[in-house]
Amino acid sequence: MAERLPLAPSQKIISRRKSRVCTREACELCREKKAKCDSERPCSRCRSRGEQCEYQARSHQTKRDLQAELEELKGAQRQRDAVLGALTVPGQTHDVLLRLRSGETFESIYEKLGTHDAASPTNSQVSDESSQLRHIKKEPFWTPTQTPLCSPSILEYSNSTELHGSEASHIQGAIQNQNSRSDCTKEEADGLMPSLEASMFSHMALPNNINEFDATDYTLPMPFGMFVEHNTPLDLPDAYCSGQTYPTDDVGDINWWQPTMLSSFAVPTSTNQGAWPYHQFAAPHSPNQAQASHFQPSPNLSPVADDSILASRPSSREMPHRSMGSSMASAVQSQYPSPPLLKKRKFETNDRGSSATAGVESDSKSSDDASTDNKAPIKSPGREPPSHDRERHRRASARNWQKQKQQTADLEAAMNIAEARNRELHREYSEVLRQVMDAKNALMDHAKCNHPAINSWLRCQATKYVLNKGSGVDKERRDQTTAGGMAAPVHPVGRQSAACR
DNA sequence: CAAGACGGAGGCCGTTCAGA
DNA sequence: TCTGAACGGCCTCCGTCTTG
Repeated sequence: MAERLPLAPSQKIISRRKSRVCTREACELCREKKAKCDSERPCSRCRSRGEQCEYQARSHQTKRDLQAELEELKGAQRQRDAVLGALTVPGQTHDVLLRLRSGETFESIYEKLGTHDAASPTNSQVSDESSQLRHIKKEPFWTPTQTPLCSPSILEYSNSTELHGSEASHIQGAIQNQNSRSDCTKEEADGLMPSLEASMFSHMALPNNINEFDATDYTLPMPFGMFVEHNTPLDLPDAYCSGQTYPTDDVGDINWWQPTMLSSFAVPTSTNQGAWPYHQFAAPHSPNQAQASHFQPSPNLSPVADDSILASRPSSREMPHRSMGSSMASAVQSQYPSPPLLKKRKFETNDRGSSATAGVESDSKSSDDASTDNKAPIKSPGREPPSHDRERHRRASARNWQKQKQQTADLEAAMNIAEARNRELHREYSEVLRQVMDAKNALMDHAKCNHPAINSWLRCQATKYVLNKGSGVDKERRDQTTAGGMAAPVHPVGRQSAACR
């Protein structure tokens, strides 16, 4: 390597470069002067100059060390950003300012901010304090909405619409009986409507975000099937029927008014979660206290599973890639550990690469090297014998193997956590659905009260039902065309919501 | 010309991957 | 679990340039 082709003048320099014998450690002065040091104490150079020869212990900074330091700095930066961000929050500005003026550290202020935020049920699940503010979602998981009653035009359409089939008999009868007699006063009905609207319609928006994963397309051919979201899959929850799945296309004489027959979703198993979006498991925000009390995930169901795992993991010195991934990826993405990126190995060799392997290959190449004058053995005096190299390499490989095992275990733990969270969400969904059914049933019971709001609602529901029936026919047609290679998705809910507004 | 400055070649070592 | 190979980062220090 020392002998090179004499090409350009600048390269002649390189051609005269002879191989050298590196010492294990150079003294501070030689290092500073980039001079050769014989590692003696004092070294020959310092001795000849009469200078103080000192050797300072080098803190060998490995990639891990640097990455850990980087993460530490990023964490500190996040804390500062969070504190500065709190200055814009009306309720916190004064407090944060006072703390800053009093000389309190950013870390201390950040911790207090985190404690304050942790009062909410969402944040209390965040185990890693350093990631708390990072994972807080400002938007609520869902917002209560109110479905307006039908417009007059729709009511007219509803009146002119003839309801067919046994499914419609009940609702049709309810509408026809509206004028027969009144079981309650208008005041009672007035008192009923707002509460019903609040309880039943406020939950209507929830299921749409949940039922995306399950391809099971069970419809609900119940007398009041129109009251349940179209294509709602039916799995009875554990709390009701031990998680058993009930097909809904053959319901027999099920009493649909029994709350025990309400629907839930199947929990995706580890084998069918191909499109299972981990990132959807963000910190849930309970819209009200009732829901917050209903949703009680176990402490280990942290929505920031990755961070909690990281917290229980060895330090970043042992797990450099995990720490890096958790912070460098986006906050959402990093909630669950991703598999380590596989580095594509380059097989083209270059000078740098071949020289880098010289240490490993020096044993076999030493004879060749020795055959040329200045290409003497490149071994430094401190070079360990090959057997020691093997031992060191064995240890490194064992560490690597342990790390891989740890990563596998972490992934499995994250999967378990996410699955448990999924079950919680579906239980919650079932409960919400049950409440909606109860509310609608209560409204139906007041069909005879002749209250204008209830009447409007009933007509609106009847219209929806007719449209759903039509969309059911559309679906059959769609299925047929899809089988023939055509796909024309038309969402029935979109139709009815556009019509009944 | 001696001494200092410093660019950059090359050695050393930990890490990672693939295969045994 | 071990071993060979590849790779990248840190370090040493050779050799040239600059300065006084």
